[in-house]
Amino acid sequence: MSNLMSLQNSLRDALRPILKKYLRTPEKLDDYLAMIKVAQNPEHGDYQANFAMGLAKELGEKPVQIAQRIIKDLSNFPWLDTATVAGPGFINFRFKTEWLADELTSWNQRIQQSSLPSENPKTYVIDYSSPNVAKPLHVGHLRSSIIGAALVQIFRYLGHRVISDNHLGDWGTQFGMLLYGYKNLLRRSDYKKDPIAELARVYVEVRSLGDFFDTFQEGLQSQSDFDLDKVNLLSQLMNLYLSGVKKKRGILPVQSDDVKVAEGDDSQIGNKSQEKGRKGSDAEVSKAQKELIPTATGDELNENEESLSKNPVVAAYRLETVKLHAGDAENVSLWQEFMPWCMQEIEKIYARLNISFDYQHGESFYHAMLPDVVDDLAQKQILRPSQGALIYNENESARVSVVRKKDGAFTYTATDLATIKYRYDSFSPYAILYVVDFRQADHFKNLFACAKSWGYGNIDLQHISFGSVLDENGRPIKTRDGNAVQLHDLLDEAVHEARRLYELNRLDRMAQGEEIPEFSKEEIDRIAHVVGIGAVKYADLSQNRTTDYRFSLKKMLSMEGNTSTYMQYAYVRCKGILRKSGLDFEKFAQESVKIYLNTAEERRLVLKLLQWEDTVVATAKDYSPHYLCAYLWDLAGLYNQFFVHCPVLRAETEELKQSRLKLCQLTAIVIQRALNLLGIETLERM
RNA sequence: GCCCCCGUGGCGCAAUUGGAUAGCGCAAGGGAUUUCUAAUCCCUAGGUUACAGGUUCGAUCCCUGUCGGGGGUACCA
Repeated sequence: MSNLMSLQNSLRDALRPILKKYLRTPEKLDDYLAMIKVAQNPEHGDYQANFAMGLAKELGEKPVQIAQRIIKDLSNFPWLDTATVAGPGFINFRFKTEWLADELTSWNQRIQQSSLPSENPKTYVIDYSSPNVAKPLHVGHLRSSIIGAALVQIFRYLGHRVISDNHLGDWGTQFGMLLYGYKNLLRRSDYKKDPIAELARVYVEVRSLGDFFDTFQEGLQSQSDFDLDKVNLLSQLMNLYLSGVKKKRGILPVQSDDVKVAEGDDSQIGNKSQEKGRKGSDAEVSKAQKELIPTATGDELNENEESLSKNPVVAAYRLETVKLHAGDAENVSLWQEFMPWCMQEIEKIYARLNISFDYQHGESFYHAMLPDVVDDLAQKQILRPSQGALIYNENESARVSVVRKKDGAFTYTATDLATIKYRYDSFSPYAILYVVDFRQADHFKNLFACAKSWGYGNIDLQHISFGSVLDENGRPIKTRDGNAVQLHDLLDEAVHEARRLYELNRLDRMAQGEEIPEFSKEEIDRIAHVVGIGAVKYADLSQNRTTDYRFSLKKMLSMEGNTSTYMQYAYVRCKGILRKSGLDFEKFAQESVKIYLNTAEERRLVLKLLQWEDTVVATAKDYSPHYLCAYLWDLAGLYNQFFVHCPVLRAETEELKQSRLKLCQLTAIVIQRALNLLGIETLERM
């Protein structure tokens, strides 16, 4: 039973007692009631019920007969126009048009409330965005940020308490890489000028160096006649090559500040560069730097011969990470120096995307809690030792998650466990939603199972998984030189393109003798921003989040079809008419107006408007913002049809004009609300 | 090797989780404009839902197998 008033609930409430009467399995009642839904084909009716077939099996009768009996029981419902049986036993419902009109009148108040009444408010922690702060955000972070932010708004609108938390990757290996890079590869003058850019550059270089050795080693291992002679030969060749480079560049010693990257084309080592989102593997590789010989000179590197010979760079930055975690004074102070720079960069993007968080508790926040957490889990034998590490797996054959490494360092699984405990202690949430890339499915499966054994089985832990962001050819998005596309560049591009298209469109309309509103430069900037950013967000949200997503600026800004621009434009049209009517919007919003639904366009529009609450509920239930987008697309399309067929300001009578103005207003309110839930802004004119 | 996800008109995607004749947008072709903002609306064409079986009143959806694509697979996160 829901106290949320909606068309669907009206039907369900009406059918509940009737179904109960026939049902032999009362526990199935809700399943059957769930089979009442919006008609798939409007020609069949407004809503349909598909339960007669299932019921038939249960009762051993013919579905059509059962359906007819149910219809008979419904005959005294005044709001029902027709209920008919079709096909194998579908029941089609059609509401009385006058009743819909009256419903809309009372709905006028409800839709203007800032949130819906919730009969059962719950606490949700939503964990989203969660970038590595050691480097600039790029497209990979977009989906988590946008989907997460939308879910926050949607759950809040439904009356729930939502705690949004950005689980920053601010303590992991990325910082070890940054520290190593800072100590060995930094260009000091550049760092002085622009620390953010220089740290980003250094990060990419360290990554490349590490990958160089991986590739190098793979090459060695693939040689079947791998032997000492070959290694010696390679070493000689390398020295030869290096002395050439040095001569050419007039460099004698190869030292940190002078390390240069030779330009080269390579497509081999850059092929696993999709960011994993949450504290993701920065497997992003810049271009080939095979020519580069590292200057891994730290004495401390000798500690681990094995990993040194495998990959000295990786060994070196791991060591920096270990030192940071162990509280090494220099590294900690450098971490404190880097963090504000990193955060500043990230906050800039959030500001543009209009995304915010209640908390930004990164990995570092939980660091001190890890020993206790892991000890507790070990003591309860939820974790077990294996090969020097402390691991979790559900059973012998299940996948293993390392929680504490053999060198004593904690992994992100340990951090995530501590985070669950912390969130439980602080917020006692009903659910925690992790908006993270699908590739971490295994991790979360293990994490959730482990948390359950640990005693947190009462929290609804959900991995809100989403697919990769790909380019128009279905490949990971990269710049021409093989780097991941940075988010601010991409947003710039979107806004720039929005402006260009606006100008084009404006010239077009002027050529056709249309009257164009004169906008100031600031207003045009605003249009470009709202349209551009909206396009990026909507394109992402309108797609089923579980599938991969092809990022195409051209398509998302085409301004035709199912794009945010289409919705924003429909909104502008609503507002345009209302403005011309001379009515005071706020005052008119409080007025109850008699609604006339004489045309099919008006009726369809109203029916869609009244499905608003059901849509938001369904969206939240499946954590699927694209339901909301589909609704918006329908609504805006129906409004445009209404706009074409039903004159508002020139309606035949004053009453009809008022009625239609009210439809414009309610449509405007719903479009704006829906877009806002998705994190997309609207304009009054464009 | 093992595990997970995906395969739907030329392209990009839906199908509210087992419902009726599989929808929509681009792109293609045709039409509407002395406009309430045409960034719009209407019409046409385009499909054996990768393939082969199975389950049942009914399958894009569930099961088995095959092919193709992506991802994961213990000390990165």
